[in-house]
Amino acid sequence: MANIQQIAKRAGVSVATVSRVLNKSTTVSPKTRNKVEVAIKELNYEPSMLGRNLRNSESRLLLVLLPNIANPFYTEIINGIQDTAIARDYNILLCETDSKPERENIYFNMVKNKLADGVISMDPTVNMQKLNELAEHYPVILCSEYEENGDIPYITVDSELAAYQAVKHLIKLGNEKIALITSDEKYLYARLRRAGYERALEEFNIPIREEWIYHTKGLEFQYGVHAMRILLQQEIEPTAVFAISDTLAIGALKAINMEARDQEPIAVVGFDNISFASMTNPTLTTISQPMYTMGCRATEMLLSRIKKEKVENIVLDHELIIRESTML
Amino acid sequence: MANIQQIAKRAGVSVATVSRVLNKSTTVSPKTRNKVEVAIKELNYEPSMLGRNLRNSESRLLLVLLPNIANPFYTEIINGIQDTAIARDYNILLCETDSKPERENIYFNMVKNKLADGVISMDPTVNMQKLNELAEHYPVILCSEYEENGDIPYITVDSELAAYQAVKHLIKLGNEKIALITSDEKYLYARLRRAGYERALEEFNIPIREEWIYHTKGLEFQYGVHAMRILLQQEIEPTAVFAISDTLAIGALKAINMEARDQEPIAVVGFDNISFASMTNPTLTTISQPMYTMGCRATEMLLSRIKKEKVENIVLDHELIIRESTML
DNA sequence: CTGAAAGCGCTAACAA
DNA sequence: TTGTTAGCGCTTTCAG
Repeated sequence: MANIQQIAKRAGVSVATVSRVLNKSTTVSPKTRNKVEVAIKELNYEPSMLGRNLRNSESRLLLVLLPNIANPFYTEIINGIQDTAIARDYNILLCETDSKPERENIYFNMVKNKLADGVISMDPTVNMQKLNELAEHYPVILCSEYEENGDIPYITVDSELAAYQAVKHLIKLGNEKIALITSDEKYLYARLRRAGYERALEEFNIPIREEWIYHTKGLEFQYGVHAMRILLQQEIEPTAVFAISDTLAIGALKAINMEARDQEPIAVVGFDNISFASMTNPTLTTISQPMYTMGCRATEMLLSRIKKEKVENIVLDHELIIRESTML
Repeated sequence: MANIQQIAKRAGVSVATVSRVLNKSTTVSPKTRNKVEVAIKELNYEPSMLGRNLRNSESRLLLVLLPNIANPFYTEIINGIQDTAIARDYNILLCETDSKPERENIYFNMVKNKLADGVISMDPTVNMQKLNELAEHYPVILCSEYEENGDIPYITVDSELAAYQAVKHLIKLGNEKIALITSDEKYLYARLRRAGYERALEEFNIPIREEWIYHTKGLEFQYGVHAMRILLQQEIEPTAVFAISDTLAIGALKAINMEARDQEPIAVVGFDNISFASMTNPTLTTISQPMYTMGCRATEMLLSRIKKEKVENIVLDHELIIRESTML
């Protein structure tokens, strides 16, 4: 493992010149450049990022915070982040918190310890107070989940509007008994989607019934199954369900299938348009978020922040994707 | 952003002593230690990993190579890797190649450039020649996909045996017309699973029919849908299908559902036991791999290699999970 | 266009 | 138990 000194020696130049060649500086004569390049080849030299990073006091690593990598919602966003980062010579450190505060501390320390140059948080369960403190000194962007009137720049979609449209779609189909499967309302996205649900019902003068609103403990499939089972046991059975995440909606679909009911089918709408959503039976009507784009833009925002530039919050467009689960 | 010098000055000690406190060396008197800790608190000091890493010539980052983060098969393995790495004060760099060789080069360079201390490759599409070259100088472990008689240590399951058992299960159920949905046979796992399929058929004197063996271009759902459509168009329709991945099997299930057939149901077996496999309709019979454990052990192997220790290859146990798709 | 030299922040060998 | 000091590998200023 050669270092820059050895290359300099071999090429008969100074380390400064080798560094200039490495960094594609134009102020090197072709002849010298060639000598250096030959030496690099001969010794199989690979410059150490460790030295470079220390010198430049940057790591060129971006920390991406998410609760759980298993939720397919995140995968497309991550693709966007990754592609954008790589194109700019950065790399990403994917950090799952599993909603555990200890984990969060480890990751925040990585930023403070200069192991990462900035953070994109997609974690609704993050401790916002700590994140705000971190954001006072280090570049931070919120992606998808954000804080209203907070100081951290964010990129998101209009959850309230999307939920409103989803529920309105169910109403237009003739449903009046519409249940909501949502998660803990300590999360902003859950509150907003519930608000959209309620706005649609109110607009059509449909009363809101608490027994049709179920709060899950998580977003995994099985919570959706459980929620739907409970809803199917209500005195008056809903004829349609809006779930605030595709994973929950798919679980609900499963629960409905398992009942082997001979009544009218129950219409289901999800949220996110994960890839499974077109593999279920019936296929799932859902809200599509531009996840890849969201990842790209979030990364651009973060890189701007790292360069101390100002950034504006972004609200991206969504779309209602109508499939079989509301067509039966 | 204070550095170690400033702490030393403030505490009235040398930088060496501060370093000793940071690294929990025992040879520091309680009184001195206290002075240092106070200074650290007062100045809000966070040690820089950049300096430490250069000095120790390590990055404490592990590179995890995979083709595509969207395949849920990888998520549990990644959880295992991540948990084990964090417990040992390492972190992981998740690298998606998207089966693009350029990407691969970028990632391999990260190792050569000391940005990562080692590699766990789960990427069947990786250029094995290049990976072998890398492994001559840097710690590398293969996880899941491996190379027979290669020099790189690996951890995997017995794909041939698992496939054999899966197909035998279909035969025992009375199926003789069993199709295979597999991927490109340039991948070892595909060749092994096909071998297991053929061994089971041969054992029961069932002829192997090439028209019932379909090779997909990828592992995404839609390839499974497409494959099954083709298989359903064969002159003689198979009564059962073994797919070498759950994602393909789920696609096959979808294609079968879409046909709205009134014939006998077609039995389906997948491979991996991804979480979605119990959400499909019918739920999917599949081979369960101990994915989390695989990730943990792979990481332990890699950390051993980084410490220049010898490691043994590992073959983990699998299990056939019987669900509705073979019970109808 | 090139070289000498300082220094990024840290650890560890050696000395006291 | 603590301090002095060299040096990890690189970039960049300044001088030539």
